[in-house]
Amino acid sequence: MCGRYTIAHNHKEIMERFGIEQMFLELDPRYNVAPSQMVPVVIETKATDDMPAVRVLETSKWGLVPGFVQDAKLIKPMINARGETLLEKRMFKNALFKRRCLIPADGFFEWMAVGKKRQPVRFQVTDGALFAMAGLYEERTTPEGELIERTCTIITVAANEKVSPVHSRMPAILKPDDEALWLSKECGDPEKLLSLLNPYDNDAINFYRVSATVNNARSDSAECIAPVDLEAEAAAEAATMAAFEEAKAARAAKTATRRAKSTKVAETSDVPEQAYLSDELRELNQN
DNA sequence: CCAGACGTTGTT
DNA sequence: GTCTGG
DNA sequence: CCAGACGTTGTT
DNA sequence: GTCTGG
Repeated sequence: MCGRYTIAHNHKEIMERFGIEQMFLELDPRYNVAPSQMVPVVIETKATDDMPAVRVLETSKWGLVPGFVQDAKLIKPMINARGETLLEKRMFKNALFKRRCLIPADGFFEWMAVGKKRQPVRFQVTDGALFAMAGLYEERTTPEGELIERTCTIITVAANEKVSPVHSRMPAILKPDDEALWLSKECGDPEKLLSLLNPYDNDAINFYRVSATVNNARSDSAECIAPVDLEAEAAAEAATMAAFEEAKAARAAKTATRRAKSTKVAETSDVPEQAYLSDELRELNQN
């Protein structure tokens, strides 16, 4: 699935990569985008007689809430939508035809089960390049038509061979050449659209372990994308083991001393020392 | 017809 | 255990 | 996705 | 709003 991602490239890079003419948003680098947060999405305007279709960058809350829902609190926002079943699901069917978007990213996180723990891993496409995740969006409006909130969801597909050892699903990353068709307001052929949603090319994906910093959705620093320092980790592990062995040896030494003492006591007394709870008991026993 | 859901992921 | 917030 | 809360009353 | 289940 896709439950966290990164979009740390700057304005200029994003605009150039996705062919955006004008942008009115302030974009700070994001190293840990979490559900419910505002994210940039690429939408294409509908062409009119006067104006050709243009791509615009808008903001959208991650977690799709259908247009028919009055109170967003009554429903669980959908952060993902299965690509395979978009046409069957009433929640997404309409959006598939009318409200497709690109969700720009430069990495996504998955958590790998390692024993009882879950280790975060960051995946990249072509060594950290910008890519587009296929998304759908909804716009809830007042009865007067005023926009209340725009929400979006990231489409998922089966994981490719690079991702599947970590997780069974991955975001639907569009081939750059397919982005235009996905955005097009003209294309209404569902088969054609669904055919664009595939596990990405294995060779283009690479990944590396990151620290647990990313676990907390409040973290949003470059530390979230820093590779785990394996040498430092090994050193820390070694230090821990050394301390453990040291403590173990110290404990063994103490136990040995104690044993020697109680052996001495046993030699000078018929009754084990442990049996006496108080001086009174000791006296009673002797009488 | 009306009522009630509308969804994904991971885990058991 | 399950829900909410980020 | 993970982390962290999970609640009420009355008072400030 | 629209579909599914009863």
